[in-house]
Amino acid sequence: MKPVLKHNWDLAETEAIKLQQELSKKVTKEDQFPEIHYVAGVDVAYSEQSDLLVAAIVILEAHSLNIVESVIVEDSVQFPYISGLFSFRELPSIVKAFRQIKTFPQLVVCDGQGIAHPRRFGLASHLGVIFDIPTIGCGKTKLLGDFQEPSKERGACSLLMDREEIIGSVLRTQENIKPLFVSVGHRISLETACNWILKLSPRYRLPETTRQADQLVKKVLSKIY
DNA sequence: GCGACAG
DNA sequence: ATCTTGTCGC
Repeated sequence: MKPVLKHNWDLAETEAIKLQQELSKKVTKEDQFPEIHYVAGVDVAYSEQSDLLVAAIVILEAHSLNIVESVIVEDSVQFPYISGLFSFRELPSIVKAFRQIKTFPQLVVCDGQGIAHPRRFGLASHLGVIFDIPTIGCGKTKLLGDFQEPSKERGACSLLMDREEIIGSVLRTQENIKPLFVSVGHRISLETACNWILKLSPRYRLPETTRQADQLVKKVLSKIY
């Protein structure tokens, strides 16, 4: 699986911002996908010891949530962590990992925001646009916006607002646990995104897909480094 | 000036 | 990402 849209990753900060502004015009915020048979969860970890990024992708069969495929790749760091330019650091390693994937997912759940971003182009939207695939953005913490705390029961949610604009949802995936910041990545509506996250997170704080990827990354890091 | 700032 | 417990203050 490879990107349908390729661009230079070796950019200065101002160029990266300009590219985000251009590519954000391509983001679709409505449901636009075929029947979903497979869902991918992606996560990236950084190893200080080796100064490498480790990207993990887990493919789940959508109705059983069984893992059907997974892959881990290492990649060198090419871009610093800058708030708002997160995708320029992590996405190249994810693209590399997707080259190994044999099972085509119809939906990708990302550990990073979608349009809940200053230029409406977080990592999930960036991934969605360059692969032209539906994506959901998930954040453990907020990047941007105002919200009221959702009530404590699982499934409760409130809207994440930037001024008058709805940019995401603050979703309680488990009772008594901090809510998850869910936003549209690409080719999906906010409502559908939240429904998928609830379907994928019956037991975990994070979507099961990204949690699985997280565990894979940690397993590899503890064994190799 | 001060705080906030995905990982 | 990680550190990390209490009780201050527009």
